[in-house]
Amino acid sequence: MKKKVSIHDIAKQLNVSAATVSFVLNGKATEKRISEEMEQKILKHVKELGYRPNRVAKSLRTGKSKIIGMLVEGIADPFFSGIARIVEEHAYKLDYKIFYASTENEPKIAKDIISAFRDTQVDGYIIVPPPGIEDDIQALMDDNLPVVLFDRYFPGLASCNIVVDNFDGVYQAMRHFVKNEYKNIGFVTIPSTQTQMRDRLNGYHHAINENGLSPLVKMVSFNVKPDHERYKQEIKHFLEANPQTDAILFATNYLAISGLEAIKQLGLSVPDDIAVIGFDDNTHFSLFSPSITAVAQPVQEISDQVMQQLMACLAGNEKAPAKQTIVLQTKLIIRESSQKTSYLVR
Amino acid sequence: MKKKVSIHDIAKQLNVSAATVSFVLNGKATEKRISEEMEQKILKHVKELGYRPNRVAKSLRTGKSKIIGMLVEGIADPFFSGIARIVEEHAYKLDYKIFYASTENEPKIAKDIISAFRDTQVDGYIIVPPPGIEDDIQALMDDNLPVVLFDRYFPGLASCNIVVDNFDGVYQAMRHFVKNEYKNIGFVTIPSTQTQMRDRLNGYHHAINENGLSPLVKMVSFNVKPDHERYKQEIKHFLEANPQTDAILFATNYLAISGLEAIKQLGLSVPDDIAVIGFDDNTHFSLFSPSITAVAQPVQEISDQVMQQLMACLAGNEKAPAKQTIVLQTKLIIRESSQKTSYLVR
DNA sequence: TTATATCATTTAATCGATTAAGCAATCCAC
DNA sequence: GTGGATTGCTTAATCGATTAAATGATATAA
Repeated sequence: MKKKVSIHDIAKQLNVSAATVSFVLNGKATEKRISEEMEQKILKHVKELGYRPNRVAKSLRTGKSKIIGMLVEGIADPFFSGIARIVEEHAYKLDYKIFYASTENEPKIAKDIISAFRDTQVDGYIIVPPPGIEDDIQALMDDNLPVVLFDRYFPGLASCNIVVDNFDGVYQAMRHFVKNEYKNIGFVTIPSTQTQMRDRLNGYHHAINENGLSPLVKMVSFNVKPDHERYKQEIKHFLEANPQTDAILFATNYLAISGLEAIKQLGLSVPDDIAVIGFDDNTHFSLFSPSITAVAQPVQEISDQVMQQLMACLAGNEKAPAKQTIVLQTKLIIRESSQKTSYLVR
Repeated sequence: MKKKVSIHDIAKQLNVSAATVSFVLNGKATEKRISEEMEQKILKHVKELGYRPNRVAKSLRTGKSKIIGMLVEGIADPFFSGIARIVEEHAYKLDYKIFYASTENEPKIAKDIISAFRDTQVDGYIIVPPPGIEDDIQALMDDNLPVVLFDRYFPGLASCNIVVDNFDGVYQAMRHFVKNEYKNIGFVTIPSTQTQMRDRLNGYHHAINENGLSPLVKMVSFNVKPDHERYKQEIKHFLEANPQTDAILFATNYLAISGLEAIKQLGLSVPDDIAVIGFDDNTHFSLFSPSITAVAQPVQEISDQVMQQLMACLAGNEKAPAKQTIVLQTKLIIRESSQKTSYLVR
């Protein structure tokens, strides 16, 4: 049942050599001085047979696969899947395919997948790195493989990184709170030392100090898997223990969801009892009642840059292109959840 | 800089043949009667060198890749990305990798990607088919390649399909509306003749007829890309043109979002002015005010079945395993948006 | 006329594995 | 001690492409 037409079959049927067919198929007919007549004959026959070259064989020979491996923290996270979609679109236009996988921010999984990508000989890597895989990234770079990190990076590593100004994103959100006269502003985050979380926390502290406020930080406990129920409980306890809290900034989109649920269960009203801002915008946030203010990451721009930088690496493979960290700005989308009802124009 | 250790290098360094190394590495030492001593020597040396076999070469020879191609409508859709995540987890346990891609429900993109998957010699296919690719699916099956469709299927095709009972899902939602004494129940859907949408529409009509109600169907206009703004406008117009509508069922998760926004902009209150149920549950629905009732698809079960069936196909490759359509049940998650406020226990 | 270019295509090596078949050396039975 | 089995490994073909080098034919130049 399985039809396997190889380049040799084509060649045999036309009484030519496989090489000739290969040249024609790779658009090298002119360069290799294949006659117009021969070229047409081959092209026609190839089309008739519906022959498709075996890319595995091609890849074995050329070492190229026209595939880009993309490793994100979780494909189910709207932030990452949103970027994935745009990157995918870019890639197809450039005749590349994207293979995704999720790490769940686990070094072990990430290592395994990077290893699998290498085995598959992907041409480039787009990676949202979990902690502790510096060496693996470095190893890729040592072997001259194009790598672009995004969302976070390793300060010691001379990789190409696309990130947002997390510090400023949080800082702007805090300024907005302050401007609206909130005094006891909490910050809910996870106990991570990765750059993106570290910067967000620093942004918070900076704003707190600048305004002479006292910090109110809740780190949800570390767990292998983000545990929605657990986060909710912990945030509830935090709010009960700190009833003076009149505003709260969630450091990730899933924390915002857990937190909003906690707030709902406590019967607190947003924004009158407590104001809310989330890091990462979300299609749904405008629909909540009240709608949720958010620090929006420039998803389109991140995707564009990721692809652009990767393509640059792919092109100038030998002379290592000036690796750099590109920092994009976030945008505060002000909605109802962050300003006292009395201020709202109804 | 690039180190490329091949099986021949290993062999040469140990003064043995590549074949011997290959046998040992594939666990065929005993079968091929390689001495214990030799085996250990090879294993040790391989470990020391950190040699990793080239899977492209392996794949070329064996025709296997340990990769599964997964084609969904949109990786950014939480329904699909949720399933992707679970399937991925299963796959890793079985030493398979998943390559995702999105079709945007476009036949052309789907054909291209299926073609690319074939070129990559993936071992199996998990596909959410857009319309018009019956022939491509059939072609895969003709070549004895393991294929599992999910979410929707082609009635004429003897493929393995994992779907939910869309008819009953909608029907149960409608019964719930009726029980709560809603009389003018609208149904917002897309003009698709694919099985999943067809069955949902049929479920609606069945319930309408059974209860002697009059149908109120809005098909948003067809567009290449789901256009959130446009959907919203159309739903707004629909509601304005049919002010008697006291309940509405959205046939997809993104329609629900657009619809809820439309309702919000019209200043209607849910559920008192209009009750709402969405097809597909969502992490956020419990957080809306009011919370949104939804027809939840059994995401875990779908993922489990997809993987189980695919593995069955992969195993018993020659004797075509009894292809079948597996129908799973949905579950109505009743929340606030679908019952009049007066009924609620506060 | 001989040497040199140009043309159009083929030969054959190669990528890095797998695996059927082959071949010495040793062992065992009668 | 001769034939057959067993052991332990090697040879070489193969998967399906790419591509440098070779080839043979004709055309042009000196």
